[in-house]
Amino acid sequence: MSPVTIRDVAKAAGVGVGTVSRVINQHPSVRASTRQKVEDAIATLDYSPNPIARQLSLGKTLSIAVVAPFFIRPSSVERLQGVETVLSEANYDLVLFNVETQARRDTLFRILPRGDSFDGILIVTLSPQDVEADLLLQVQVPVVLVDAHHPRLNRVVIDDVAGGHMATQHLIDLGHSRIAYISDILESPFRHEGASARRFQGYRQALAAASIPYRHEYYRQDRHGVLQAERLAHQLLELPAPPTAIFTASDTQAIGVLRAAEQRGIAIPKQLSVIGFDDIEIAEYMHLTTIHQPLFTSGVEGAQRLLELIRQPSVPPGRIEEFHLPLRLVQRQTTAPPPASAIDIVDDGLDADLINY
Amino acid sequence: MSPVTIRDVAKAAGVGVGTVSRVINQHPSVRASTRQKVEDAIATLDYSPNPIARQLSLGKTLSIAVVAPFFIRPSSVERLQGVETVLSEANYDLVLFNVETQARRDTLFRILPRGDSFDGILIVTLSPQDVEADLLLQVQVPVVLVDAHHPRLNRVVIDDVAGGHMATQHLIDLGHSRIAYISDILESPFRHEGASARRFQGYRQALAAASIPYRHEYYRQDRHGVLQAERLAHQLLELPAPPTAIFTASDTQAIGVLRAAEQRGIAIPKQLSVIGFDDIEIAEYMHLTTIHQPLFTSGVEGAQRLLELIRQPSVPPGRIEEFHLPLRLVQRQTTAPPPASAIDIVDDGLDADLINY
DNA sequence: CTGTTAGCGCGTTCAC
DNA sequence: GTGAACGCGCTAACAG
Repeated sequence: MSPVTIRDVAKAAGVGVGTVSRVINQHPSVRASTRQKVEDAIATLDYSPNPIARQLSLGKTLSIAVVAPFFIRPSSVERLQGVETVLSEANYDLVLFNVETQARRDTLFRILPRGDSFDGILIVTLSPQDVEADLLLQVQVPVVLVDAHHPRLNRVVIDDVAGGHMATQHLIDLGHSRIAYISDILESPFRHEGASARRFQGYRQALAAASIPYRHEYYRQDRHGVLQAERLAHQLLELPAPPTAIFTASDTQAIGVLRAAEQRGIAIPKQLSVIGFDDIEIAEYMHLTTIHQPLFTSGVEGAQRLLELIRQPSVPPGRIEEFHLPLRLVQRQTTAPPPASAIDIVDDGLDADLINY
Repeated sequence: MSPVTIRDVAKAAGVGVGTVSRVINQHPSVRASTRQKVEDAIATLDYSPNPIARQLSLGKTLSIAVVAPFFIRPSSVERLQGVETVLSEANYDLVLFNVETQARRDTLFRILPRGDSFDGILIVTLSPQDVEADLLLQVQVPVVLVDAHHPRLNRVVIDDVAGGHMATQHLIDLGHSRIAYISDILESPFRHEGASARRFQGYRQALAAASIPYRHEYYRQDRHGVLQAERLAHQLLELPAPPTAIFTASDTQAIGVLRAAEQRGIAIPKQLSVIGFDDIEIAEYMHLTTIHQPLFTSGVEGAQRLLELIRQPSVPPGRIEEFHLPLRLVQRQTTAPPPASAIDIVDDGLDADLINY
């Protein structure tokens, strides 16, 4: 049993509750001798303050909500790790809110701003819509977006367009011209308003810059996941003029492509190059070439910014900041020059089904 | 701003706070007409109850703590997924406590039982010591262990001995006799008091049953992790009579072995068989043969049991339950019969450095 | 059925 | 320097 309250301690120490409170909160104005008495009482009674009551009184909760599609995006977990490091060190509780469906996403955006349950909210890989952002802004709760966007919310992001460009350029540099792109749904059922869409832009820009026409048939999308990407890869590989390289919007999807290739007996990277995005831990084990983004760091930065926001209650306008993280190509073993046999076919295939950028 | 309280609603609806509270909590005894008035007021004021205040009043927190070595054990994350599913559906907040060091582990076990911050605690892959269990029992907080043990605490577990036996037997059935075992430290710096140790037992039992002498040099341990296992594998592979098969206490460690083999140009499974344990998601992508345990399900079961415990305040003695989950071998592409060349060497190597079981 | 009041445990004025 | 009283927002028990 632990229903020993501050009052019990006060009684035991022969002082008032106010004094006990001061001792607990390191308040200077307490005589050393009485402080000692109180501390003794605390020790013998094995007292510890009730956090809930403290919260109610203080109006703070010392806990922050972290919202993300954790289990369908391995990258979220790596970001979470960064968040956890910062939060636990700052003695904040981390309350996890996982999102897997559209419904859940909407519910959370409606519920989270309510009540004063959290001192701050960290939203990962989920971009709020205007009305949702309004709600957040309205209740004045500190919010930071990680890998997500909204013009009126602070955020930690990367340059997705540049990333898409970088990946595609790598393939072009290797000699590829039949380059496909697989991504999750751009119209974003998750209203992510997508990183994938911006990477797609980078992809098209790189293609255009190299005078490689954009082929609509080389672009495929589906819900995010290994299996979905695997299916899309099969479609791509069955094309009359299949791509010699595939760029995917995430490493998870790249794994799907790798699986499809394996099932078809297509050698990687000899016959097909694959490049992913994110550089999640597993990418290394699978020797996947990919675009590295600082996942752990994004969590750290996001959490730190949130803590800053919480500590300095800036005036309502509060300057919105967009913090950019660097990207870099990590070349491993899934990309190589296209097979000689494929290069010949290039010109043939180009005429049909071709859309200029 | 959202400092609209229950009192504001009462005033606006022209009723007392008690009535508003009843409406909120679905209490039956409220006339439909007044209920309507209150609901209107709630809607126009956009009111929502302050959870903290509610908690203080109720003496409940509607949140449960989940403690685990999340980021060093991918299996924890998969278990977490099951936990999250149950908890979010039951409307409980999930507060995450990550453990990476011995110090953090000890702190958590000391802090967590304090205060009435959580309605329940779920401890994953971390076994409390007797004094720690005492504390937990003393404060009467509902606790469930998942993949962890303590005689006086409810738990969801697997039969690790059987699992170790199963893995080893598979190797024996394939014709191996030079079978090594890699695990994390059995004396457990994390005081896990080990699944790894029990799997080790199963390993030795299977060996003994097949009349294969136990060779101490074939057993290696180090902190849990890919890199550590990779180093251990190198040691094993440099032995005069290297093993033809390696059983690891976790898939994470198996990956380390795979990497070591790759670095040495050893073909898997032709020249070396590898079998892991857990069947984490990545195991499938890497074609790893392993012992499958229901990770997601363990989280679901653990969370459900915890919720039961919370709902039915059983008398202090409360029957302790141990819930067992099934195991099964998942054969993929990292195990095969030993190479013919190795079979000859077997008898030679056996004489030296040999310890009978 | 419904308004009123007494806590829940703690932080924080205020006077002393 | 320290004790007493009030308030945080809500629920529950008690009158009416």
